[in-house]
Amino acid sequence: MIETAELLDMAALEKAAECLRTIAHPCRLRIIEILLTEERSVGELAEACGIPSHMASEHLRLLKDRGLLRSRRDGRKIYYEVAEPALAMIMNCVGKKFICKD
Amino acid sequence: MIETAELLDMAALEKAAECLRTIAHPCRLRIIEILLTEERSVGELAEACGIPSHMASEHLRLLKDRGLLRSRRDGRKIYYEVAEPALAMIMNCVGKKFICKD
DNA sequence: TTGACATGTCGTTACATTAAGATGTATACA
DNA sequence: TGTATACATCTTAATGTAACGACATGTCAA
Repeated sequence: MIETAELLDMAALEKAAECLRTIAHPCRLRIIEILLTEERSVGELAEACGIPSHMASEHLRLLKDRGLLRSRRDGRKIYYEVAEPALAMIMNCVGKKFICKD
Repeated sequence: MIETAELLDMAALEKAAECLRTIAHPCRLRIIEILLTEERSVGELAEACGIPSHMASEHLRLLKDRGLLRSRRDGRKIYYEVAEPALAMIMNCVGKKFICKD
């Protein structure tokens, strides 16, 4: 018999799962990796991912909607940066191949 | 201009994204949380998640196929345990609400 | 104001994931 | 044997997600 009272409640796990799903895309991981260094415009991120900018825009919207990124406009360009420090920890796991070393 | 040579290559990000997607489900997160303490049978895990055992079996298969868990049979029961130590780091992020604090 | 540029949104299509019930397989024990 | 238990697999339907082209919005600069 497992004592579920001592575990994270399902509502919290639901939210965590949603965030993990949000970052679980190769382009979004690359975007996060880049933004952990410094802020970048949509066009720069799109080029680094090899995708059209309107698709980068879509990925950025998803990340921003979850509070993981924030943006600011400067003239015609919009710059995104990391809003959630925990992303550094996650990317640390990814980068060090702690997850899915082959 | 972003120097992509210094970034994780897209193939690695692809694999990382796949693993993150695999754990990004509330039931699977709970299963991992439990198994990080000690091995458990399918039935115990199903009950702790509040799902029928054939669904737990499916979640466990996904996690096992990615090398995140392994199993052993003991009589009629099959016990699962964590095979990927990095899961502890990920669950640490989740548990401390580093991700998705509300 | 007009045109070019940077980004965002919409609608469609294809594909993946999830849940659930039914059925199949392996083991223990009477 | 046969029956119950414990898991696993298959099928189907519902839902979610990704990629894409077309179009819309907002900004600058001539």
